[in-house]
Amino acid sequence: MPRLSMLMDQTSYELGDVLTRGGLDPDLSNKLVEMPQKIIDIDPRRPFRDAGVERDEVIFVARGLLSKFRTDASGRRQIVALRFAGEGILPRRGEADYGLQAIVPTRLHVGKASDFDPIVEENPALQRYFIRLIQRETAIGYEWLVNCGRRDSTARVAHLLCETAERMGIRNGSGVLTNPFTQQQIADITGQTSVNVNRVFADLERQGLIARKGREVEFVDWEELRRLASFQRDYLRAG
Amino acid sequence: MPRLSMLMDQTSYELGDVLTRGGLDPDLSNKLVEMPQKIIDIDPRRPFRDAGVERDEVIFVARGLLSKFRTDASGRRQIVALRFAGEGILPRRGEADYGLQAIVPTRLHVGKASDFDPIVEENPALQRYFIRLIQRETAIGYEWLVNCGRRDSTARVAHLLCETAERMGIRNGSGVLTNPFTQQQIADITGQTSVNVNRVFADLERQGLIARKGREVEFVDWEELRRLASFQRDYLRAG
DNA sequence: CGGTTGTTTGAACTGATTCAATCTGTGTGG
DNA sequence: CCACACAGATTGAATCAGTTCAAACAACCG
Repeated sequence: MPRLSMLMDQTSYELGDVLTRGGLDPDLSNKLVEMPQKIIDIDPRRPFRDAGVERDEVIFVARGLLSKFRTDASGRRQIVALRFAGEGILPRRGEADYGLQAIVPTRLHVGKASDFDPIVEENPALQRYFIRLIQRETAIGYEWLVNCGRRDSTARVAHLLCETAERMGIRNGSGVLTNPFTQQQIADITGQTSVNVNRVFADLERQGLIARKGREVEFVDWEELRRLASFQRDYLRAG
Repeated sequence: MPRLSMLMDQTSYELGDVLTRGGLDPDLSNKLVEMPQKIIDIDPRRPFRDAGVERDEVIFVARGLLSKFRTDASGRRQIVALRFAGEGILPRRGEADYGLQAIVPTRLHVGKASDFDPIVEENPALQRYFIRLIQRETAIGYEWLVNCGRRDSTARVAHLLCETAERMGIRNGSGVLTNPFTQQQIADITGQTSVNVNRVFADLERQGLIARKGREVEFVDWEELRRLASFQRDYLRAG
């Protein structure tokens, strides 16, 4: 067996694995993994797709973390959504109004809409799966809106920490979160400046809610952090 | 013909009409209108559906304006989405995390998911229609996130005015917008206080961008208002 | 080692909130 | 037709959360 093919098998296995762990039936996950697709590794901070371009492709995140972002007229950036491993971006007719950029080194599987659409059309179970995913993403979007619109800067950062921990598989704040974000990126998600994010972090640590070692965040008082952020994990369940 | 039935025909026609005007094929629109459904008139400001309740129903707005809102732990309210006439809310498996409330007197058509789902399943064209609608709603959500996260209070209010005008069928600011919102509701959408919304309105008027007579808003300088809000109408196109 | 990226801190500033009072328009009952 | 109630709009003054600007510091990497 040639090496490249072996590599393909391994990497396909990786995506199939995160998809099933995300609750997708292994048979259905296989259908997606067997679809023709390019495997692309991208670096953080380097634009991967720009806004204003047709996006007739499916993207799955096999590992790493991908962000959707918009840039305002005045150049200020807002991250509007995140895709963790196992999550993806569905094809879109017409220009997308957001760009894509990795937060950490990320591996993507990129397939054509023309290959993807028929597979979904043939499998009602897949349809239901994606509908539930979309509803989950919508719920997360609403949560972010509440975050930016109605919570103070401390709660916003705390909420993002809770959500990130949860989405990265840390249950009830047990263990240590390897925070994938720079403070600038947290600012771009929570609608603040990096300077203030820094102060909030220092505050949270001073209050004994978290402890930091470099990028590692330990949840010293998860319950209190949750309360402060008014974080209810329910919205992260799919459908 | 008994009167009630005549009334039903008229009101059904009303929904069919707004759906086709929204770009849905008349045949498909008929399929939706013929589905068993209750017609409900609701008053503004009175809660219609609460958060945390299963929502296995389709809702279409025949006339008026409906809002999805969330209430934070501290009691502050954030409106996370709007549904104008012709728009709707798809059934959702599991509890919804938002409540529903009308902004103005509103007529809804409420159908059961068990009636709705098969109709959509049988009609791929309807499926595509709803997918495009969902993508549009997502794009609007992203825009609101940029609004709350990255624009100053003036731009936020100006942007909402532009979007509302556009969604209510006022092209390029020609004519007069009967602003459906109270200043408190605008605050709940844009993440501010009603006091500040009031000041922003006064500012916009003083700058000669709008003129007000009660709830009526006239766009005196649409182009400048658009620029100030960095409003690009593209995101409102469906798919 | 120098270059780059990210974090931390301080001081001055400002946009928006908060609290409170007043004003305006509309609908209701006498 | 007036008196009254009520919701919403408007205004002022004090306060504060978060920004801005600027500089220093730390970590990483080829």
